[in-house]
Amino acid sequence: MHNILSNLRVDINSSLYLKDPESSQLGINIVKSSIDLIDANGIEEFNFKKLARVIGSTESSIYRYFENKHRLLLYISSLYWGIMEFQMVVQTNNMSGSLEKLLKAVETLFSTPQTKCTSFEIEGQKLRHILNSEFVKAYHHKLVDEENEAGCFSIYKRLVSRLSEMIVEVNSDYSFSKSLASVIIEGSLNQYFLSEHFHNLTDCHSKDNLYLFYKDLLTKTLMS
Amino acid sequence: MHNILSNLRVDINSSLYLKDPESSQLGINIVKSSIDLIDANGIEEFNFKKLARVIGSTESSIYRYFENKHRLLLYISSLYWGIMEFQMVVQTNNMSGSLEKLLKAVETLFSTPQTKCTSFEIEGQKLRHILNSEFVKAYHHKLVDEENEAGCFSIYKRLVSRLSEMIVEVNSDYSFSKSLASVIIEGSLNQYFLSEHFHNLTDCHSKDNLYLFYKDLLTKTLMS
DNA sequence: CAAATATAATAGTAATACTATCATTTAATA
DNA sequence: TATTAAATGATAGTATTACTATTATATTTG
Repeated sequence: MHNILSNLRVDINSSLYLKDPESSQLGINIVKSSIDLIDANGIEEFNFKKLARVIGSTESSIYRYFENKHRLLLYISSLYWGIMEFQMVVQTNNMSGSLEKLLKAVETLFSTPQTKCTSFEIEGQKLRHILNSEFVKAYHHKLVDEENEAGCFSIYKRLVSRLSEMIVEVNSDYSFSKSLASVIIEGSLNQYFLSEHFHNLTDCHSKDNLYLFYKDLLTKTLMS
Repeated sequence: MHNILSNLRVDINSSLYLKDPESSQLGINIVKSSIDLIDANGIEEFNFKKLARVIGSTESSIYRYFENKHRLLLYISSLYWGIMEFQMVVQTNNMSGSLEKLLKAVETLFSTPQTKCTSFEIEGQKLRHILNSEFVKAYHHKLVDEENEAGCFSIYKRLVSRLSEMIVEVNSDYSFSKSLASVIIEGSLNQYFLSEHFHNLTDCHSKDNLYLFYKDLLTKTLMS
């Protein structure tokens, strides 16, 4: 794996866009305002017509950047996971104890994304909120296999792999490192969603509680 | 001879339909064929026009049973969770050891739903496949709060509560029984989905492996 | 300045997700 | 059996969505 510390730019797979939104002010406006709109009203209510109105542009111009709103959601998702991966690597870099390293990695998963390392001025809380509510729709999609093939999920998959490797470092005899990693990353979104909409289906109503839940789970599962 | 299972009526919240589909042959055809179609092509490709064509009826007739395809998906989901709840209760009934009981409950979560005990002739595998791919869309939805209020998720929530209670029975000091229960039930769908579409993000490619993963997780988390 | 490129303005299309109306068939009941 | 009510079918229509196409006008670059 290449060292992402050297370049602060989240490198997003070019299959996700038609024209790189970071290459122009219009592109930046598209991404920035789409995050505002999707955060506010969800992906179902969102469309390019509304977005065009907000940024003072037109549908046809937006379509030159993104094939459709689904691809734009995949782009936003990759941005999120890229930031989380970056934070995770920075935070755990040079840590010696494998368990401490894993727990620190998990802790960063529950923290707000630091969007300063992108070209966009985005509020991290909005980005997280979108992922909590909409990411499952990004991959529970009829084209998931061909999009996966095209690399649309590469950052996400790399993050799961990183976490899985950290689990192996803690306990090389453990047989389910990938499943455990995906459960945790999935939970880093879903438990927030449950807290918001199905309050009684989770005990974790804060970042801190979430961390305690998974810390307990990981420690017992891997160390006993 | 009548099996107790043949008397099962999954009691589905009436807010999910306009006219009870179990009350007529047309209603039964709607549910049965919608499961075939959604299983085959996913909820996005599915609509009432196509369904009407398949069952030899009309859009307007279908709209008399279900407000829209989203509500129909909620109905199908409730059917699934109702069957799973029933199986779980039957399988764990009269078991004495709390851990064994919990593990048996979890094992049934990964088994195929026994649909013979409903009014519909449904293939359980299709039902499971739909839930694996589409259930997240049923609750990551703009109307989730009002639908939740109306009782559209009551069976699902009751199932999570039951599992949570079994966890408490095993270890009353454990602080995260609800979160753990929701993680497991969520995983009972998502790990199957990962196996199908993101093969490398899970270690569990069979029912048996899935059970071993969660058995290990539960035993260590609650017993150490 | 000319040429290339990006964006805007406008129009149009096919499909979707419904709603409305009325005719007809089927079932319930008196 | 006749009458009525309920269920279903046939047909049409609407607003919205998710695009595509075309041409005009800026803006950038060589």
